[in-house]
Amino acid sequence: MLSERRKRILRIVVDDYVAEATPVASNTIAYNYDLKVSPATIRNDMAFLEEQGYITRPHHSAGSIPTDKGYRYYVESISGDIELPLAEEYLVYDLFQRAEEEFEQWLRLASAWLAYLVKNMAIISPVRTRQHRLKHLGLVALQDFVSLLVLVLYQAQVRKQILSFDKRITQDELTRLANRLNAAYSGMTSSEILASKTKLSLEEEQVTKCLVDMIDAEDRLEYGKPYLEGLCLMLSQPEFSSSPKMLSILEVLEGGDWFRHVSCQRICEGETRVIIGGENTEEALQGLSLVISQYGMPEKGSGLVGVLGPKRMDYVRAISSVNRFSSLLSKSLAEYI
Amino acid sequence: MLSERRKRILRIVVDDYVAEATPVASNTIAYNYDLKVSPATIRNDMAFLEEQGYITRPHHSAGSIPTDKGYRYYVESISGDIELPLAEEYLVYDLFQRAEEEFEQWLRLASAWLAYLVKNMAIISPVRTRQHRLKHLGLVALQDFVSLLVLVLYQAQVRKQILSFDKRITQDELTRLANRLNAAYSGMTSSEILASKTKLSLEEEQVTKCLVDMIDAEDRLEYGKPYLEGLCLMLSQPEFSSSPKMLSILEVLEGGDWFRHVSCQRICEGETRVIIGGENTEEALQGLSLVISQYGMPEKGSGLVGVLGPKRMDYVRAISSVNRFSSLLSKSLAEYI
DNA sequence: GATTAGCAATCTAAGGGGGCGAGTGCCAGA
DNA sequence: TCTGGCACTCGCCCCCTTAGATTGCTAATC
Repeated sequence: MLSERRKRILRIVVDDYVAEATPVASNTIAYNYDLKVSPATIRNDMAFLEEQGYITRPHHSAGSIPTDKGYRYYVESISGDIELPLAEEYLVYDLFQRAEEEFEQWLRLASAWLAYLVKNMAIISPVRTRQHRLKHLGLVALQDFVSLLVLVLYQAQVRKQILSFDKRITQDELTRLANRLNAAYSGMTSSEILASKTKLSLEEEQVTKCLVDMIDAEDRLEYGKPYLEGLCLMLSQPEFSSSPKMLSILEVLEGGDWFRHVSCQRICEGETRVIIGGENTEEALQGLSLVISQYGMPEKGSGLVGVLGPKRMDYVRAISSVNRFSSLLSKSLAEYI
Repeated sequence: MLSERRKRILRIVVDDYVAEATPVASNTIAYNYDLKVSPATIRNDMAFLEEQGYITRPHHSAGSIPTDKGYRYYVESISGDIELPLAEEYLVYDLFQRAEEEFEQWLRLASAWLAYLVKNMAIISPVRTRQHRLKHLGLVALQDFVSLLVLVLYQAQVRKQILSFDKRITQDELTRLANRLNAAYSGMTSSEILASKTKLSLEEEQVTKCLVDMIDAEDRLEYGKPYLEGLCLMLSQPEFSSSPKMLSILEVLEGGDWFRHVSCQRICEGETRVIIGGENTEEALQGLSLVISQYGMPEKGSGLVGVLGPKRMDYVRAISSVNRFSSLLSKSLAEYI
């Protein structure tokens, strides 16, 4: 258990290091923050914090920087009083007043804003639904044997697939076929469609198989390719100032595997999780911190919203922004459809 | 007009610099290439080439590197004998044998391969059509007043739009409405739809307006967001080894404006254009070279395929790869639908 | 007139040494 | 328990030197 002063010093070290990106010296603390003790005392406390693993130093005669443990302690200790500054609260609120034609377009815009606010990379994944239901299907003749199957799912998601029949089918026949299947399947999940299967014609059979496969594929889908904005903002931070570091981050992000790892973290609704440095399961991200939250509702569909940046990140701002975006995204998702 | 030997030296300078990324010395040329003259003679020729602006030197006592003019001369001079190495020809051919469900997915794959082949960034834009024709439209009730309009255009492109009506409409009514409009508009361009307009009900009017707007928007669309692959491959090149350079390139690419400039270059079918350094209209790209070509056919739809990399790029390989991909993409586009 | 050999001149990159400043660790004293 | 003082450590910067690479020039040669 840390004494109050030591807690305060740890907090100052994190705050100062986040702001200045240079190791924090005992003198700096003594002169800039009103601790009412001399630098020597602060040095003693810092020696203790170092011994306990909360801070470390890049070399012998340098100031302190927080360790992962130090950041973790900091994040836990601030979790009470996290509020977005009022001015930014309005900015975000304004953004969410804008009507966009497509929810997807809207997520892109939101991610750009989030990135701008936190000066790091923003991640917003599109909405994923667990059990898709068929709203409507359409069949369009493309060529003699080839048709296009268009599915409309709940949440206004549209999917298409090309389909070849063994015989020539006219658009009229396709329309009748689609009408029959719509009447039979509308509102069903893929398993319900399978269960309801009665005697079907060869073509009905074929379309049904295809649409069940498509819905299944949607259900199985993990969170989709996320909107990433603010890559340059993040890479402008001094921690990436050497080009090999920059390149290694780019390689990770270009791959896309990292996001699968991130989305494996089961995050509950309403919770905003902070993953600091080495706490990342994905090795390549262990120099970075991630603030991530879920938006939406499990039944209707949900997505991830988060911020990725160096460990030296303004956690208060990041957490408050992610919180805000998460709750507003949930709200608009509910209103949207 | 350059003498044969000077041409040869210029070509050696380009080849060697492309391969080694270090300035080329007269000694290197004399010893590694069988020119049958002494380094001193080569020096004289190089002095001439420098005077004429084909090569330059980073500092007084350094070897030569090609200027934009030198690269340009080189590219013009090789344009006869550009062939993809046989082994890679097979690789590419194999790739194009793979059936993919969606043409878009397929373009992504192709761009990854192209990037891998040229060890630089590959750019492939989705197909753009000038005059879209309506194949089919569907209307799906989402809520009491809100419907989803789904358009299927020729080339199996699917677009959706949310639509609010002033009165409550059932799915049955929507289906009948869609059937009437399909009968009236199928196969038409937006202007033909506008011209054919007869007496319409309020709802028909509203849907027509919306779909004309959507088709118009498609027609007006420039080349869509391109598939970019191989960013890291490009940035691994020594020309981007300093992080500010890397960052400035990233900033350009993240913006997306650069591609609008690129696509303004009116590129004819069958032609592969090489844009070297300062020849780029977009200032931010003036350190880079672009090899770009059009695939598809103007009537049916076309897209761009290209390679972006440092000026010091293997132009033979880049041009031959882009050529190959362009013609194969054209072929598969024609077959696809 | 073209080519060559030789040599001085020029410039970069790398390595070493010294001084400076920042910051700590520790000790004795309050 | 805290503080002032002081020695010690270490990274950083600057300058100098040296080694190496490469050219430019000139005079000689083919």
